[in-house]
Amino acid sequence: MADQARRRLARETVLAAAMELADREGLEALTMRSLADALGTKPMTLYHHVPGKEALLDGMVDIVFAEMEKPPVELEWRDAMRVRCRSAREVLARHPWSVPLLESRHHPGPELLAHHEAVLATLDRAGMPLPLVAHAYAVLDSFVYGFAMQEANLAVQRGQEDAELAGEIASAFDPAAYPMLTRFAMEHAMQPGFNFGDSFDYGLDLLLDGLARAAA
Amino acid sequence: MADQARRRLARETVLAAAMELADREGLEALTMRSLADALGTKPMTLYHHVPGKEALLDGMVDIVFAEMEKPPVELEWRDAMRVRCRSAREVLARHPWSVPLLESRHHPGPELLAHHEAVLATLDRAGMPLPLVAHAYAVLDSFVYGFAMQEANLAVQRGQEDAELAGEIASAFDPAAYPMLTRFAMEHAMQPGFNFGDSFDYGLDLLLDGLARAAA
DNA sequence: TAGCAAGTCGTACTTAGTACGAAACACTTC
DNA sequence: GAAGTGTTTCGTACTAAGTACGACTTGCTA
Repeated sequence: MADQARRRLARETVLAAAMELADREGLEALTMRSLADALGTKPMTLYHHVPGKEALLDGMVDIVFAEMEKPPVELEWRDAMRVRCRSAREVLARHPWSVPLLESRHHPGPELLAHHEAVLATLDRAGMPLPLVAHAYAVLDSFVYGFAMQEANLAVQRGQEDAELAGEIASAFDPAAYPMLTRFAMEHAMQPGFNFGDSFDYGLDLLLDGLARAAA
Repeated sequence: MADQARRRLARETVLAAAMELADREGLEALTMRSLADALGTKPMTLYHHVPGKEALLDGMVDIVFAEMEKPPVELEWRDAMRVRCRSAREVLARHPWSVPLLESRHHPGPELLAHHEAVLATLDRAGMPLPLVAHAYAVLDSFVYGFAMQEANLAVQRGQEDAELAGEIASAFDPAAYPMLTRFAMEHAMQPGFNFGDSFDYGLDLLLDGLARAAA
């Protein structure tokens, strides 16, 4: 019992350190050795708190789901879903490394299941028939995950040296060969006011509006 | 010149073999050694056709983009985008390993650029102002990528033994703790007619309809 | 036919995940 | 408190994978 609590705490310490490391230096910098270093211990010690690296990643993904706000029960379904989708996007942006992991983990953790449960319950409470619930869920999650994926990409880009980036793009990129791409970049994407993230709310409302119409 | 052509051919052989291997046995089974084996050669030989594993993956991703149908110029923009989005989804489903890679590659290849160029040109031809073009592109691609990501997940699941899967799910999954999830699975997702993929066209039309309204 | 460029590959180094087992430690039970 | 038992730590070492280095082979060109 006491050692249960101690072990749980240690496991959480390990997971927290792993997330911190991945946030700060990227997923490829997260190795059992670097994680041990970050915790001031040796690699093999970690294996007493986590069965292996795969389980470590599973645990990290479950924490990501835990950080996402569930749709608040007191709100009307559209507002509730807007809250949860925005929160999901924000969490995934905070942990960009997690986006590709969401796809490759085959061991759903309790937080992931609880999250799905809450979302399905919200759609059900809205009075949607099950087939529409399925569509709504698939469509909204696809959008959220896909958007997060693109944002994670941009985040990496922005992390590079600007000069390096410009050079790389210019070299890979013959303006004459890609006129529309060039025009789009020059006249819109590289203008001061542009923010890729603005498209999130736009798309989310598009989907919620469409679903609301279908639900009625 | 001749050797140029020969080298290009060899590079393409390597890439083709790599894609075949990844399709058949998954991305984690694709190592420089296994790829060399598949080609009947030795690991270090590959480095004369590809600068390294990163470049190999970059090349594979670019081939994935090459396989996607571009929006046909002769069609009205909605139909054109429907064709390209369906094709993209189909290609990504055929190469599930590529989905997480799309995010992590920072060296856009010519096929990727050409694809983006074609899509932007289609939206531009539809008369959309640039800000709407940006929204349309971001929103549609998020949906397509996110959907592909979820399908890739399902594909892996389906690859496992059914018994194993059922056992895993049942153990991770207390029906009483997740009533709505259980009901959803029993009454809908596990029914004979259910097909996750059906939500793709549903969501795609939702987005295209919304964008059409905005463009008018 | 001599010579050079292109391609092949044996060897070996590095980094990463992790099995094994001994030592250190903590906590119970007598 | 001493003995015993389970937990945690960690040194060592094995394996897999990416890849640098340099020798060898091959086939074309002058």
